[in-house]
Amino acid sequence: MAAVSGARARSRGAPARSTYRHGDLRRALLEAGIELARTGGPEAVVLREATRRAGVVPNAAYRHFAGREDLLEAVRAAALAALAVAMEEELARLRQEQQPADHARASLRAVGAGYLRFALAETGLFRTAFSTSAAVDSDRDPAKAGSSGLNPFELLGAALDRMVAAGVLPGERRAGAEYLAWSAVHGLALLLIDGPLKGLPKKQAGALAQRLLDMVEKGL
Amino acid sequence: MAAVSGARARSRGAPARSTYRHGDLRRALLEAGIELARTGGPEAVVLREATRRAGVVPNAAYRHFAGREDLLEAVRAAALAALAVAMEEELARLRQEQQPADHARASLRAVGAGYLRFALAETGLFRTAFSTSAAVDSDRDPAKAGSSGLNPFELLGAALDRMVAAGVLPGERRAGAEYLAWSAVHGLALLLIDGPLKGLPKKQAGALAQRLLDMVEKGL
DNA sequence: CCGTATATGTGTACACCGTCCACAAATCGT
DNA sequence: ACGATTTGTGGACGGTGTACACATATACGG
Repeated sequence: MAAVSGARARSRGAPARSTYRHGDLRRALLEAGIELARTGGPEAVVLREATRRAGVVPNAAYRHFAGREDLLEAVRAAALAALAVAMEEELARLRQEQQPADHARASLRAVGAGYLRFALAETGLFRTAFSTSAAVDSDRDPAKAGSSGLNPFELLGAALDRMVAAGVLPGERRAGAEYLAWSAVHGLALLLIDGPLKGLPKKQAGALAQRLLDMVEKGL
Repeated sequence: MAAVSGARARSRGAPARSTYRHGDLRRALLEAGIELARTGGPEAVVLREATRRAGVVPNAAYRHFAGREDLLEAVRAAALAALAVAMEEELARLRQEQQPADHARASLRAVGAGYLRFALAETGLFRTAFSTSAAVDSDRDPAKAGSSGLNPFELLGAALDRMVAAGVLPGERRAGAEYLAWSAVHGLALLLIDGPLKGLPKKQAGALAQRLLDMVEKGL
């Protein structure tokens, strides 16, 4: 009999559940997974540890997720949503009073800046968001979206649309432009977080980011 | 006693070594690791499997590598070297007879094209090369270089130098330019191999790559 | 040429992981 | 009220990385 086990099996978290049922295990597992991803990236989200933190036996997870990969997929969606929120915050900071053309250009920069800020501030989640990835474009799952209902890819697309509308980007260059912009920003993010630019002082990283956004704006 | 075990323990490879000593175990493990990385990426290079393929007991690996991570690091170096070779091949294909300015621009495109070609053709090795990565720039380890003795980062730098010398790139924009170009190309590579652009037909991928290189050339 | 030091491979063992199966307990629907 | 269904438990299996003690082949000094 595991009479006392319920009181002992938890290293941390999970306030000594008294009921046999957990109540909201799926959410608890997901949140534990997010926390693991936040501090250790995708490889740190390990099923047994998540159940431990939820105060539950490993197999209980299988009632809510098909397996580790399925849990990780849910964590990925949450990470994507958090990224979208970071981008929205940057967009919200924009002043409205400027010319449409300037505003459109500023939107694109804000999207890129939010992306990079998130990558540097929440490295574990960022790496998780793109760890294997099913298609992020053409995926209308609201679990991957921010408060505007748009996922990161769609936020970028909207900024580019604004640039076309404002006449800053020729319409014939619009198609596929998100992939060019995304490539540049995503690549820089990776170089900064665990590539050769890892640990670059924040000031220099910011300057490099501005130059990169210049390049995108000019070269698009 | 494990008298017969030597004849049975191998699933494949390793031609039934008769000598107690292996002879060149370090190389055998490294090559097994490279093969694993080639077909399955970094997470597929598992120590026990490498020893199995070398026809040796798991612990034998510890005489040559500090542990799994150390083996993986060696595989990473080999992957980087293979990438450098792919870039060199693309450079060698360049015709010499053109104007210095055109040649310099073509060099940069060749470097980018080689990078992307390798990423698509040897996805597992490419992902391994950048799986965690110690600094690739300022790392003169010849194990990471191609036949010219330059590692991928240095090959890119050389192309940019040629552009400055040919007057195609203003000198004041030279500093840090490798990071901008690298970001764009690296980002596109990732989008193509396991991002939202995964499985894009080769023709379209090539077209997108050309547009990206245009952007870099124009925006640098 | 022999005997010992050193390098290299073996055996056994441990803790951890993901996952499968059978079972127990709580809740739900009728 | 009571059976069906959901949810959590217990125990097991095969896989992993790695530590420790041991065996064996080669290298080297006399």
